Amino acid sequence: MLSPKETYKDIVIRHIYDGLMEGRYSPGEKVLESVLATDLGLSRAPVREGLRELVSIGLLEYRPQVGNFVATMTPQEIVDTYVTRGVLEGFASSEAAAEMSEEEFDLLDEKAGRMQLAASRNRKKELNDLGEIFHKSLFRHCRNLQLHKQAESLSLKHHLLFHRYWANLYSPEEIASRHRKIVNVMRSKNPDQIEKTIREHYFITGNRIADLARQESGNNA
Amino acid sequence: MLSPKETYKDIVIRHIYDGLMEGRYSPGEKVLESVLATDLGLSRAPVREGLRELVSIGLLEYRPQVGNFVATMTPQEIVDTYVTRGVLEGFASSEAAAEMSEEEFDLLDEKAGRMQLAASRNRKKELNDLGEIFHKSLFRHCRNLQLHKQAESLSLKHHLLFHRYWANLYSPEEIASRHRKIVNVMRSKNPDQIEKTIREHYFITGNRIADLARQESGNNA
DNA sequence: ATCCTATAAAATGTCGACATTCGACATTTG
DNA sequence: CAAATGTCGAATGTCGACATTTTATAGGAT
Repeated sequence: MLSPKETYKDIVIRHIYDGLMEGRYSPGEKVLESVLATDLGLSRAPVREGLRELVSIGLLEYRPQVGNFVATMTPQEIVDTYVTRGVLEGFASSEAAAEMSEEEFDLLDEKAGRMQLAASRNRKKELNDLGEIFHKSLFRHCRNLQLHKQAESLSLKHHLLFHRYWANLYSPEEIASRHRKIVNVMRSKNPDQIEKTIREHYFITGNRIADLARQESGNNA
Repeated sequence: MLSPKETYKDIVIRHIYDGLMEGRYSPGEKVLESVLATDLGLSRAPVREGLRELVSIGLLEYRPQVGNFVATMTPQEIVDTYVTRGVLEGFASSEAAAEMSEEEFDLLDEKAGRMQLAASRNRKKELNDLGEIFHKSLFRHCRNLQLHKQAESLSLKHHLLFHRYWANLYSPEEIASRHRKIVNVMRSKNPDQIEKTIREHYFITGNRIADLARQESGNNA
């Protein structure tokens, strides 16, 4: 990730994103332009720019003449985003598999092992980053940059969800087995099977996270 | 399309979009904030807002500290957007088919006929609009709103491409037969076949348009 | 007591001006 | 003559203030 010059807008984006990670912002909460401006020592102009970009990413929702709000995701919407990601990355991976060598598949298996290790040691950030690297490696060789862009937007949202619910999501062993299963089907280079497997992976993950979100909202009510 | 109140930002967006349609903007051309502001009788603030939204849609490209440019699409990128759209809409349609009745399939067939008629009479706008309605009807019953949003962004770009190249794309008869073929596979309610057929449809269309774009750029050089 | 209305406070939308950065042209140097 | 450097103009980035809309509040009527 190269940023030639971090502009004020980027500071705003990072500030909100970190705040979302740390839970300083709650879903549905309103984000005031003026308080952000004073907090960061800026004027409202660059703040607005940053907020608009966060809206386009999908982390905020914007209502004209009213303001910006932290995006709320219903359990169903959570499942939908994972299903959509499965469709996109499943296809991208099926195309990428044809270009990949055995050595690269071995590296993926190794990454799965490192994920298991990170999970067993409760290293959240490391696990989250490894997961992103793993999945990106699956379709890195897909030449369709459109697909990459569309998938990346979803990946960002899921990064936040994973950060919140990872503890009760998968056991370390399950993480390894699930991801090794994906590597195995990639080795087969059978497009239909690859798509099917990756779609299933995201479908299950999405439903589990949706359940965890349901539990949480149930306890709060 | 309901707009509670058309704000200045929307005027900017429509102005650029119409300009793209009419060919008043060429790919790669720079879009000056100040000239837009004076042309439309606004200040630069709402102009910037509109430009940012067009960037997020993908109709403009933005280079920090430099400016906004009309998005350029290489033939390969054109194919990629159509392939991606095929993947998304193919899946969405396969899910929607299960919910659809025979009457709705009949209506789709009728729409295919109207598209043939519009094409034979050289009614470009009508054909373009009918095509959008047809394809949206295919997956209207898919409950995954994520998919709808992602597909819509691509649909907008393709609307522009179609507007430019439709004349040499398909004969009226081919339009009807191609779309009726899609309806037929929808009737079967076989998810895999539906996905395969729709992906193929967009793949072929994307490649034809890419060829037309290649010819054009070849003549210009 | 509840609902409606008018008023006031606050947040977003818009504006014009200044600061900073980029690109092009002219100048200098090897 | 080519390449590097310095300068100047123009466009973007940012700012503070004003206008408009929304939201909250207080008052009065039913």
